[in-house]
Amino acid sequence: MSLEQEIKQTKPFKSNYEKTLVNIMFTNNWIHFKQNKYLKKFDISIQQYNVLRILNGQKDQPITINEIIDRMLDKMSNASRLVDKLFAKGYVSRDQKVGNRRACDVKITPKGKSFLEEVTKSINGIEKDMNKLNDAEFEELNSLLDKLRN
Amino acid sequence: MSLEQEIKQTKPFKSNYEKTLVNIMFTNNWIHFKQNKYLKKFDISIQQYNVLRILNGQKDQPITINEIIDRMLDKMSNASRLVDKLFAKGYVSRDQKVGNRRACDVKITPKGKSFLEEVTKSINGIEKDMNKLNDAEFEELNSLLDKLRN
DNA sequence: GCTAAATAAATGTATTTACATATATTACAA
DNA sequence: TTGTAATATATGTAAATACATTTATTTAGC
Repeated sequence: MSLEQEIKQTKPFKSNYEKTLVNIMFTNNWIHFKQNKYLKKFDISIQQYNVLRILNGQKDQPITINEIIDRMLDKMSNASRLVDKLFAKGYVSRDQKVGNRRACDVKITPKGKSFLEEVTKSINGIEKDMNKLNDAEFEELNSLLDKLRN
Repeated sequence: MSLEQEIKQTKPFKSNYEKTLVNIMFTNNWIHFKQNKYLKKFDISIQQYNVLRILNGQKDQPITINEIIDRMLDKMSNASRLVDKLFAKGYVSRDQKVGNRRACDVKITPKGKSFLEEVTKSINGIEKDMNKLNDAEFEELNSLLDKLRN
């Protein structure tokens, strides 16, 4: 189904540029909705899941709150409180950084690691909803998005 | 700058598919941030702006709350309360629908129309941040996104 | 050393989101 | 008709978001 049909738009978009804006927002919501469906049963939000993935990507090296913000997709949300939530669940550790008492070292715990593995296994289910493009097309889509943002 | 650099990701993505997911979310946040910058000075949220655009697209035909939801990019948010906000600002009218007392007719007001014109004029400023693709590339991007969601 | 500026994180808060539930009205079936 | 289901919207709410502000610590200039 075309985007126009999907949002029941009667008149066509003024330009391909304008359609792209709406298309990206709509597709993002489409992904968000699907991801959320999988994450809900693990009682974790998408933001929390993403922070956990960032920490997991650091292997055994701790990173600070500011470094987490740098790596987050959505810079605006509150990394400090997201870490709080993950800490309360036992998925991350948080210690004062040696040499800089303002900063803190955040690290994924073994419990967090195995939790993340489980969640990731489940969330890969959306992959079957997204096998409509082949690898070359995914690559092309990526390079167009990269170019768009420059 | 590549997406990997942008989010300071050290290890490469496992697949182009996985990168696409992150890329769409990141690009959406990038757009959201830019739009928000323009909308803030008009004291209106992106969701409210989008509802106003939907109503404007209906010309002089009123539509119901459910029809607005159908046309919204983000189906989950509360159309009823968004209309409330716009009504309080005098940008829309809301009357009981004749023939169905459950439903209501929502329509953009002249005040809403001229407000929307002003906002749209301003928000088109982001276009200059997004002229990195030519028309054919926007079209290609659109068809890839459409195909992705199928 | 002392003070001002800069930095890192935490906290406050108004608004928005993501639902679940309630209320009102209409449609349908026995 | 008389209850039952369906529909349209409104309301309640816990949590998350989008900031602004505060606190604590470090750095730099004098």
